[in-house]
Amino acid sequence: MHKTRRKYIPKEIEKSWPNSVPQSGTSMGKPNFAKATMGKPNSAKATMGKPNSAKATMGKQELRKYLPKTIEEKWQQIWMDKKVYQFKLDRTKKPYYTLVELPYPSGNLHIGHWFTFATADAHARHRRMAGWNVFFPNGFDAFGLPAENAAIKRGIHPKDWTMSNIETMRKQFDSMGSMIDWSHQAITCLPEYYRWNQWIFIKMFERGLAYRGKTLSNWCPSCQTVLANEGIEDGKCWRCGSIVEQKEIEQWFLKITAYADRLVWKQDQSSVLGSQLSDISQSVNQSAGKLKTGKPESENGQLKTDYWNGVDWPQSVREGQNNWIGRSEGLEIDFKLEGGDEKLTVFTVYPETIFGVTYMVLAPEHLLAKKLATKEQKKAVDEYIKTARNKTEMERKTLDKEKTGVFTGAYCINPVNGAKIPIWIADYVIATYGTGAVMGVPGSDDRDFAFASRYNLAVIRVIGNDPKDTGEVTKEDDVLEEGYLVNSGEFSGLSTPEPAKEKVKDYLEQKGSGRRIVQYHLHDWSVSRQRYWGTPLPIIYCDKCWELKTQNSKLKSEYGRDYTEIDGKEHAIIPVPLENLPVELPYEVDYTPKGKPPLATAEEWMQVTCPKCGGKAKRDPETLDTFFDSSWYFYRYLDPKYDKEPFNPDLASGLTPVDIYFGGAEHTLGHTLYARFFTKFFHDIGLLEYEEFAKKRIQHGVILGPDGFRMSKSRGNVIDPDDVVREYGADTVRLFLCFMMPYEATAPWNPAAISGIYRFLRRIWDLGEKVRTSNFELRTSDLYHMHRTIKKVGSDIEGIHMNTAIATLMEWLNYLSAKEKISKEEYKTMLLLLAPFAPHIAEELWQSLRDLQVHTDEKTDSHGSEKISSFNPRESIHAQAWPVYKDEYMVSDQITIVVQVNGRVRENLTVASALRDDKEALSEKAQALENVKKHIAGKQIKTVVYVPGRIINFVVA
RNA sequence: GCCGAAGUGGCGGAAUUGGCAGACGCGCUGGCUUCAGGUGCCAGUGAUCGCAAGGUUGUGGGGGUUCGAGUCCCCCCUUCGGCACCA
Repeated sequence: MHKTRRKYIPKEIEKSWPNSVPQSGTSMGKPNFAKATMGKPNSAKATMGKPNSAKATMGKQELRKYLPKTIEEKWQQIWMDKKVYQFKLDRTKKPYYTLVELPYPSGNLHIGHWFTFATADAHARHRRMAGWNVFFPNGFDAFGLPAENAAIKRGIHPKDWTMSNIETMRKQFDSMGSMIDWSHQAITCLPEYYRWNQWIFIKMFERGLAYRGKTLSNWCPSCQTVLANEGIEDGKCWRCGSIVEQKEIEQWFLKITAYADRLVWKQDQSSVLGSQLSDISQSVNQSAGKLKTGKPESENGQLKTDYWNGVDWPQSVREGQNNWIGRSEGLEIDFKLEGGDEKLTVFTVYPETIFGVTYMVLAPEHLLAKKLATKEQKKAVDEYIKTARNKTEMERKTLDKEKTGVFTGAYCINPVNGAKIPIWIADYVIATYGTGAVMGVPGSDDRDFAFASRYNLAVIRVIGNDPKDTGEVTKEDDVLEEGYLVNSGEFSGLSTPEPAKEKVKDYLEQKGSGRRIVQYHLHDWSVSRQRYWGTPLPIIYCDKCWELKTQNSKLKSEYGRDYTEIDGKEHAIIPVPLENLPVELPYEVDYTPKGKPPLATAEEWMQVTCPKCGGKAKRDPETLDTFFDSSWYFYRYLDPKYDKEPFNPDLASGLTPVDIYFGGAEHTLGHTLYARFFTKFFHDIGLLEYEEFAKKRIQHGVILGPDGFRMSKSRGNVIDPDDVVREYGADTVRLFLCFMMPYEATAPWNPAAISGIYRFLRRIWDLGEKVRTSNFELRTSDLYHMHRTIKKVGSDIEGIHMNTAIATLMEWLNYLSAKEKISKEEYKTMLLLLAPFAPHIAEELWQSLRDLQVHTDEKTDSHGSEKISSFNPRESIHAQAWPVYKDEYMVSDQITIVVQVNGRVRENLTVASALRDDKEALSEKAQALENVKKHIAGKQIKTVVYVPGRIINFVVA
C-alpha cells in the first residue's frame, strides 16, 4: 500500500450516504491503537475473519476497507430510489422472463430462499447485462392453512398475520440486493388477485371442467379438510402429520383427466434443430428485438436435441409426471357371465395372455360383486366386502402383503376358447382404475401367481422361453412375462410382446369382445377445502331454481349443469355472474375448526340473492385449494392490476412463456403439473397461443441443517440467513450459496468454507491497489486468461453452474494477484463478471473506479451525497454490457502436448502452437525426451497415436 | 417391486463429454510477518515406496471394449429422492 490516503473516519463516510447504518461493535468512534491490519478483528477468536463483527479501528487505518454492511445498505437504497431494476417494456429488446416459485409468507426468509434466489438473481443479472430485457417479478402465495393455524394458535387474524409476514419478508428480500422488480408483485390473498381465481373457476365450470362429485376422499381429522393425494406423505397429512382418514364427501373437482393425454411429455422431433444461438453473451446484438419463439435457446453452442413438448425440462420431472399420469394403452375385454347375457368387462395391457386366464377378480366395490355371489357363497362374500370397506386405503396398500380374496361362486366364459372361469373378489384390485375388474393370469404375472397359489387356482403356461416351452409353472421363478406364446391356440409361437399383442388385440376387436382403450392413473383434482383462509368458491346454491329446472325442461340449458343436496334438498348450482366478482372473503369469521367450513358460520355472508331467479339462495362455504392460486400467478405478474381478464393477453404474448423457471423438486407432481394444465386451459379459451408455460425448468436441491437433517424448528437446526448476513454481508452469503454446491445438490449447511468467499471478495477489493490508470499493453497470457474467464463464466451462468463460474473467477484472481500491476480493463472486467453474484461490492468498486477515471490525481474518496442524487441508473454496473470475449485471444502461442507410452503419461512437451499438427516433428521431439526414451528403450514402437494439440502416445511392445 | 439421480482426497466439489484425475474453496503442514494469538502473504498437501531423481497405485466392487476409461458396455453393492398391488 503505497498510496497516500485520506484517514479512515467512519462517521464522515456514513454521514455522506443516506441510510447507512453504523457498524456493529462497541468501539465505534474510539481510537484503537492496535496496529491496523487488513485482517481486522481485534481480539476474540470467535470473530476471526468475520467482517461485520469487527470493531472499527481508527488510527493508521487504510482508507478503503471492505465493510459490507455499509456499502450494501447504501446501494440497496440507491438502486431502489433510482429504480435501477424496474422493468420497462421495450420492443427493441428481447424480453426474458425469469421466474422463481413464489414464496409462502411463513414469516421469515430462510436459507433455502436465499439459495434459490441467489442463483436465479445471478442468472437474471447476467442475462440483463447480456442485453436481454429481463422481467424478474415476485409475489406471495398468501392463502393457506399455516396462516389459519397460526391465527388460531395466537389469536391473530390470518390476514393480519400474512400481511405482516409479507412486509417482513419483503425487507429481507431487499437485504439480498436482488434485482426483483416488486412493482409487479402479486399477493394471492387479495381480492384483486383471487377475483381471477373465481373467474377461472367459473370458466372451467362453464366448460364442464369444474364439477361437483362425491368420492371417498382423504380427510385430515386435525386440519378438518380434504387433502389431495399429493398432500399425503406416508399416510399422514403433509402439514400437521395426522393420520389421514377416508371419508365420503361431496366436493369440487377439476377435470384434469380431460387433459391427461396433452399433459403427457412426448419427445419433440420438430425442434431437434433448435435455435441457432451459439452463446448468449455473444449473440446479444443479433437476437435483440426478435420475438419469442417458444423454443429454448441452446447452451454453450451445442444444439439440444432433447426437447419434449417443445421445451427443456428435466428428465426427472418429465418421467415423474408421465408415471403419475400413468397412461397405458390396453384392451377392454368382455367375458360373458355363465348362464346369462350379462358380461364382465376387464381392462388389461396384456391381452396376449388371454389363453392363460384361470380366474377373474373384482374389486370389493365393483357393482357386480354382491350380485354375482351364489347362495352358498353369499355369506362369505358379504363378510369379505364388509371387512374390506372398513380397511382404510393405507391398510389395504401397506398391510396387505398377503393377498386375500373370496370366491363368488359364479363363472364367466373366456371368449377365445370358451373356458369356464371362476370369479373372485379381492381387495388388491382397485375399484377406480380400469373397470375395477382384472383377469388373473397366474402363468405370466407374479401377483396373480401368488394369488392363485394361495387359493389353489389353476395355472396355465402361456408364455415360454421358446415356442416349445410348455413346462408347467410351479413356482414363482417359472413365471415369464415375455418370450413366446404357448398353449394359445392359433397364436402359439408368436413372440411377445410383439407381434403377439397386436395380433390378439386385432382378433378380439374383430370378434367384438374387445376394444382398444387408453387408461390413466391420474385422478381428477379435488379443489375444495373446508377452510377459511382461501378463495371463496364463486358458486350459489338455489333450491328454487332446481325446482324450476326440473319442472320446465326448456329452461334446462340456462342453469348449471348439475345440482347438489343441502340438508336433504336439491339445489341448482349457479355460478356467480362474472360482473359480481369478486366474492370477497369476509373478514369477521369464526375460523376455529368445527367440522364444517368456517364460512358456513358466517350466516349473513351465506345468504345471497339468486342471480337467476332472484330468490333466496346460499353461497358455497368452501374455499379453493391454494394450488389453484399458484397455477397461474406468473401470468398475473405481467400486470397485477389488470381488470378485464386474469391477465393481459397482449403482455402475455410479448413476455411469456416464462423463459426459465426455478423451483423445488417437491413440486414435480403437484404445482408444475397443475400450472401446465391451467396453461392448456387458457390456450383452449383463447387467452394463450402456446401450451407449455415455461421453456426451461431448473430444480434446486435442499440445504439441510448442519446435522444433515431437513431444517425444522422442532429439531432446532434452522439456519437464519439474517444472522449469516449480519456477520459477512449479503454479497458473501450470495456468493457462498452459489459456490457451495451445484444447484441441484442436496447437502448440509456447512459454513466452514464461507471465510474463503469473504477472503475472495476482500482480495478483489484490495486488487484495486494494483490498477494502473494509464493503460498498458496486455501480454498474450493476460489476454488469454481474461478472455477465457469471460467465456467460461458466461457459459457457466447460462448452464446454472454457478459454483464453477465462481471457481473460474477465483482462478483468474489468483493469476491477477500474482502480477505486479493490472490494467484497468482487467479490473473492470473482473468487476463486471463479479456483478451478477456480488452486486453491492461490484457496484461500489465500479463507481470508485469511475471516479478514479475522472479525477486521476484526486487523493480523496470522492463519493459525496451530491453524487448520489445525481446518480444515473445507466451508470450502474448492473446496466453495463457483459464483456465480450474473443476467440483469437484464447489461442496461446505455446501448446503443451502430453507424451504417453502405452497410455501412461511420461512427459510434457511444450512446443510452438504452429507445430500442433505436425505428427512427425512432434514424434521425433518426444522420443528425444529422456523420460520417454527410458520407457521405449529396447522395445519396438508399434503405433503412434496422435491427437492434434493434445496427446502423442507411443504404443510399444 | 418400479422409476429417477448419484457414489471421486480429511470435507464441499471440478474434469472442455474417451485424452495429464482431484480445478476452485475449506481444512491440514511448513515458512515469512507478529511481543503474542489471529489476520495477511509464500510454499506444500490422494495413497504408497524412496534421501532424492523417480516409481507404483488410485474415481463403490468385479468383468469387458480401447493406444488410452471417472467418462462407454455387462453384472453386482450402497445412498438419496419419487411412486408403490395401475392389471
